[in-house]
Amino acid sequence: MAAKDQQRIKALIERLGRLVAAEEWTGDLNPTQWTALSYLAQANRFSRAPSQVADFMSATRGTISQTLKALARKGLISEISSETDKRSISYSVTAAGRSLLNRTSELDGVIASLDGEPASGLHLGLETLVRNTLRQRGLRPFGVCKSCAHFQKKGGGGHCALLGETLTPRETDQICHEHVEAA
Amino acid sequence: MAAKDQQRIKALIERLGRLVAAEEWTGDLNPTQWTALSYLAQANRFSRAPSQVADFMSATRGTISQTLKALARKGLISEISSETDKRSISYSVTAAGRSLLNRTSELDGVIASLDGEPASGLHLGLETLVRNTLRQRGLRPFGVCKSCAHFQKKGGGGHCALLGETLTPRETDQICHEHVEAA
DNA sequence: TAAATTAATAGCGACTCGCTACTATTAACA
DNA sequence: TGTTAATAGTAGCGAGTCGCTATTAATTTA
Repeated sequence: MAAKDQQRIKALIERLGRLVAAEEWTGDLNPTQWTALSYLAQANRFSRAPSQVADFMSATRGTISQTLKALARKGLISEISSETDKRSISYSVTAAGRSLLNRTSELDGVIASLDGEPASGLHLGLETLVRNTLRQRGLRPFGVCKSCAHFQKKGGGGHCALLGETLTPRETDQICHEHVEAA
Repeated sequence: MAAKDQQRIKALIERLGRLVAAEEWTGDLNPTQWTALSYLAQANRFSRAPSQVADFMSATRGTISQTLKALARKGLISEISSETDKRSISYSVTAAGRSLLNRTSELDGVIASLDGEPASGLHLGLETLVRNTLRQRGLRPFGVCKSCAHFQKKGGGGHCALLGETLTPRETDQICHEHVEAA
């Protein structure tokens, strides 16, 4: 690819990121809090601890610790401490949190208005870019159970061969921190 | 487009934004300072005032005021006050600032490794998304002189019909806050 | 000339970020 | 088994962003 196109793509990514962030600042939550809340709503029951949120967001444990406490203070998530490991805790999104996430943003409208070709090209390009960046940095992919190498289909739901747990149909579409891309 | 694809694209944009930000935090500058420095290096002499940086970045004047003072403190940009309007000032990137911008990032490598189709699709998709978002919010496009409705080619360089100024060849490729997309 | 507008900035409270330090708790191994 | 070592979560520091509300100074507009 031409060096000029590379720079242009990078500039567009930066610009779009800033437009998204600017939109996210207008409301009760800041961009970090939005991302954390949205992640928790999509993550499965094995992936909702502060460390896993931090991993997903490429943020530090310290920052996420504070972020989650702020969300809990606002009543959008609630804290549950683990039975098996007394060090670890897990969060789940409350009804108030879910209703906040249902609000559509301006960006949704703009994405929806993309027709066929720009949309599919964008999808493929972003997918590739994110996957390659994660690989290069040695970060976990955080994909959904359905597409994981440890996933075994079982009726409507499934079974995780790594954790030895049965998954409900809904859970097969949730994000897992242990995800390994199926071949 | 399917609602599911929309959500996926939005999630990818958020994720990529966070990966970029995480990379930008590792160094002497923070993400806001990087973007401001990079903008100043590309903007023409009519577009390097704090207000214009703030407009480009969808940030407030207050934040940008502090950001630019921080960059100046670090010796990466220098302040020049205007002759014509005593309220306004302009910044230009120093040699130290330029050399900092020449460093290639990890993201550059990943973008460069994209082959034909994902790259061109990504380019088109991002371009469309950014343009539509700017239009919807009523923000200025901040394009380069060359592609502006006020631009008149003149030898190697050009002339701006709006500001009545002659442009050197280099300047025709710089970003202008007055840019209006040519028909 | 008075009133509105614009450019830049200061300061407040909430917050993120990288960092180091610290407390529990759990795992590893010699 | 007992002593490291690793892990999970958190607190607190300093720098800085963000939205906000003034404030000052200069420039237009009526």
